Amino acid sequence: MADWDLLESAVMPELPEVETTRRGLLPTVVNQKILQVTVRDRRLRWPIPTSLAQTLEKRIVSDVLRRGKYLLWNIEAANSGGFLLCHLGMSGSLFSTRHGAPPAKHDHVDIVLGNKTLIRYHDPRRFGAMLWISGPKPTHPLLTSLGPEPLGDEFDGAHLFRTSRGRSVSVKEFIMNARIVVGVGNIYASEALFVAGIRPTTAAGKISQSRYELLAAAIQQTLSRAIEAGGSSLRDYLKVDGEPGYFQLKATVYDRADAPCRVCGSTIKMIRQGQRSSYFCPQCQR
DNA sequence: CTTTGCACCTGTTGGC
DNA sequence: TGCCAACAGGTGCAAA
Repeated sequence: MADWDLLESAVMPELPEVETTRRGLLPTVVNQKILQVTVRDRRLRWPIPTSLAQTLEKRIVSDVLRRGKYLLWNIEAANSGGFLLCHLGMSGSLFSTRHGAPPAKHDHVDIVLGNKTLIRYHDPRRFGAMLWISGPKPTHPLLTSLGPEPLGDEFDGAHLFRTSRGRSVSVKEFIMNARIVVGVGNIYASEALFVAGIRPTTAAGKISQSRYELLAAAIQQTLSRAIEAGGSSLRDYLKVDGEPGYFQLKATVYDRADAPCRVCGSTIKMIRQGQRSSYFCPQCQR
């Protein structure tokens, strides 16, 4: 069994989970032919195109890319290839299983490969997406206005400073805006703001460049550590039956309302921002 | 243009 | 035990 079979339990994806899924997928799917695609339920965020199965079948997967939380399977074809765009939404997962394994509830899509593995898409809430992009480059309306990758060269404190001038929105909602930077979800937004010592309610436009340098570094550190933890927890999981699949490092503030701050002992506060929960330490974050 | 709140959907949790 | 409201890690969209 490959380590990444255990991704079945890695639901509720933020960027580190999507990247870990991509890395798990790569050795299993690259250079494999897609033999058969079965769609049991098309009703995702947008309907899965009725032609998707036929489009994919008999074609070769040449690569799997990631843009933000979108996975892009590069599909070869003699005439014109394209990309299978996958988003895991709030509850989606992609995992490999034995060819012929009976589908469970919410197992919406199966992709059978030439090496006899079965890649299965599972998504109880159906907020995810599975769409086809035709052509040599992954261009799609959903991808056009996305901001830079947080772990790429174009993202830094100067970018956050520049794009935030004159904006009154809170810094927490600002960094969760995919037009500003992709891949910062609700957990890592709270965690990164704690690391940077910035209160989530501060107006984005009132934060100095030097504090944004700290925040950009905190975002990168938080996400890359979680990606590293993803790889290791998959191995650890082999030994821990029944452990929850979410492999995030122990949260410093997220979901710790009323608990003591691990740094100063103050009581962690929970507030609502944009219909989402935010957590912060009123002592460490000013 | 920005900001705000709703919408999509199922499953789990906590209070009564 | 049951019931019901609130909430869950995402993000496009419409309205203001």
